[in-house]
Amino acid sequence: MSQDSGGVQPRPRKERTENAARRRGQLIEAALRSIIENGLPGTTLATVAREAGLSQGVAVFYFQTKEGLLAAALERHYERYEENWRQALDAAGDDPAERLAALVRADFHPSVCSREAQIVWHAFWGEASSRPLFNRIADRFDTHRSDALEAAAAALLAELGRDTSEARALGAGIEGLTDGLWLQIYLASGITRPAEALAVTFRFLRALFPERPAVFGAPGD
Amino acid sequence: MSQDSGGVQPRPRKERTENAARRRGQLIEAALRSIIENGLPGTTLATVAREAGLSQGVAVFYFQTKEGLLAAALERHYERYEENWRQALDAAGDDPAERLAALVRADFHPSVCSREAQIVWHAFWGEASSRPLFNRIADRFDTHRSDALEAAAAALLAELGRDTSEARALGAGIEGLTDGLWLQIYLASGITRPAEALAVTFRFLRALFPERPAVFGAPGD
DNA sequence: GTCTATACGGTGATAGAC
DNA sequence: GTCTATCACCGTATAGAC
Repeated sequence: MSQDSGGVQPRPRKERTENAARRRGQLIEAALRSIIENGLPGTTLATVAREAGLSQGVAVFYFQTKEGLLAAALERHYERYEENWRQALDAAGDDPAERLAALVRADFHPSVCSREAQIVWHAFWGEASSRPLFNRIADRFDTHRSDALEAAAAALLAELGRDTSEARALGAGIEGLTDGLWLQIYLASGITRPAEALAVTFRFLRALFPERPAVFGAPGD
Repeated sequence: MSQDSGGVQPRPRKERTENAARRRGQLIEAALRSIIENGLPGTTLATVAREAGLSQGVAVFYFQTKEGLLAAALERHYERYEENWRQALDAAGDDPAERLAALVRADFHPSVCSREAQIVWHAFWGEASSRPLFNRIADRFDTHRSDALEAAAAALLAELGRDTSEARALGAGIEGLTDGLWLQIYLASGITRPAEALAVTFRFLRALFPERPAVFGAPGD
């Protein structure tokens, strides 16, 4: 109310921030593509700018440092991942076993499990030890997902009248299993197809929860 | 017989190659230490030379390229790993379940599972997609271990009178599980202690092989 | 064999025109 | 906001003395 004077501004604030968001997104996507093509150490401000069809200058204008740009790219990758499993969880209904199965199935969805996506995961993880910023980002998102997995496992154990104190260990194990199969897909050693990896994971889940074999039945048959 | 002329050479051939092997080893260890301290992209010929107490020139003299030196370091890391699980397998005797347990236990032995060792694993894996040489080395050694794991699983299944065609899937799953727990230890998210990771893995093995609960009993109790 | 000195290209980040 | 031009630095690999 105090600023109702003057006419329409030629460049309202909203439009500026929208442009900024657009450019940031453009650069982040370019960074992800560059990582897939050139690896993380092979990704430079030059490769990102070329991939984005922009100059090197705009990259530093919007992200100040290369590390900031890469961190934003990692966050974007994790956000996609999280959106994927959250949607799967929402669609799964209330049955704990179905929720657990949905979380596992989501991990082998092409959008997060493709070879391209795997390259990005492992590139960032590989540098996490020498770049604390990457490690913090990974840790934050990994916690969300671990909590969801543990909650689903705990609900299932409770439903079955079993010891719920096992939930954390089982959740960690299931997450380990899917991550390890991701590694095999990434390195193209052992299991190489997502569908096969999902079948193996379900085989383990049937052993862990023999009371509910149908929910973790062999998929795709 | 054609070269029996002349006296004793001041520098016999064997001594030269021994010196070469010594220097190579010295540089390889220095490279591994540098990777642990500075990460793989942060490892340069300068950091390796400093760590080895040698000049930068000798590194290229013995390995020609930086990539060659790093590849040798990766091979060394895998050789240690392989030696570790082969010894465990030899000591395990003939019982298939014991052999399987020994392979798993070996994976969480400090020498291959320490945080330092994990940094090396994930640093190389992270670059495997952009460096085919690294990928080939990893693939070669991973195959040895997969085969051993699958063989142990197959023997156990046969002993129990179960379907041996499952051996490959179970082997891949067990390997995935241990690798995924390695990742958690490395990222310090979820399971962080090797002993805990081993307990989780054994919990899964008890579910998969309920006929032999004692062999995969909770360790360290 | 081992060293120092150096060539040469590419890196992240800055400066300043438009 | 976006660009080009440029800086200072550091990377690998080579050359050549010892």
